[in-house]
Amino acid sequence: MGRSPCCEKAHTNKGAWTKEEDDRLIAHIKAHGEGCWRSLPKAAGLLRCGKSCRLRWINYLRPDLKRGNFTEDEDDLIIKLHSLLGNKWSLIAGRLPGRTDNEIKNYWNTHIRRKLLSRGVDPNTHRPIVEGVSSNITTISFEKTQEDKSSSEESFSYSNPHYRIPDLNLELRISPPFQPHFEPVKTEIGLGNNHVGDSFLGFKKGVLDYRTI
DNA sequence: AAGTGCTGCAACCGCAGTAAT
DNA sequence: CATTACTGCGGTTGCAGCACT
Repeated sequence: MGRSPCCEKAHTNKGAWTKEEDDRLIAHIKAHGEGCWRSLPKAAGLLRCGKSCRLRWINYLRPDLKRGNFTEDEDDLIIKLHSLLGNKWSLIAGRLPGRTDNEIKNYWNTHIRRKLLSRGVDPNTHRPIVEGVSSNITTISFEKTQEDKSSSEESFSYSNPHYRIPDLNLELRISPPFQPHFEPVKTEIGLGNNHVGDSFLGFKKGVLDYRTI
């Protein structure tokens, strides 16, 4: 059983937003606040679907957006966060005030990806690109292999499919939302033996507190 | 000036997660 | 519990603007 479309597509505009549409959307959200995107277009007198309105507001019209070029610091932070989180653009955006996930995603694909490649770094794995190697690696497995079980130490080889990246040693701990006078019970997601620094990217002691993301 | 290719970015699409019924 | 409705996310596309020939 399929889902019904999010809006009546036959009667909605598509493509670039006009100044008038922007003004209507801004005025409506200023008056009524965000939320209930599905009913917003009708209430605001817009011939757009709710998703489109939400996207336009979040990515372009929000007053707290920081437009303009990314700084070197932001570049570095994005690279570090991407190496930690992967393509979790919304999480990365959460660490960069005034930036949106869409903006960061675009920036990554157009600038940073190229920058890393020019430095000889694979933007997907954040590892140095070695001639004739990247095409051989297709899978990273966290499962213990037979070789792992028989020998804990294994010499490095890109062509060895059982090789496990030695420095990929992430620890993620998720704690419950903040509550006053509440003794948190930490849920740990272990990804191996962990020796995480005291403060990596602001995740203190390797604890990923999602309130700060 | 016209044609072509490239780049950057706004917007769309489809899916997953989750709340509501 | 099953179904429906809605929101949010990530991947992808389309197009305007620019550089180059």
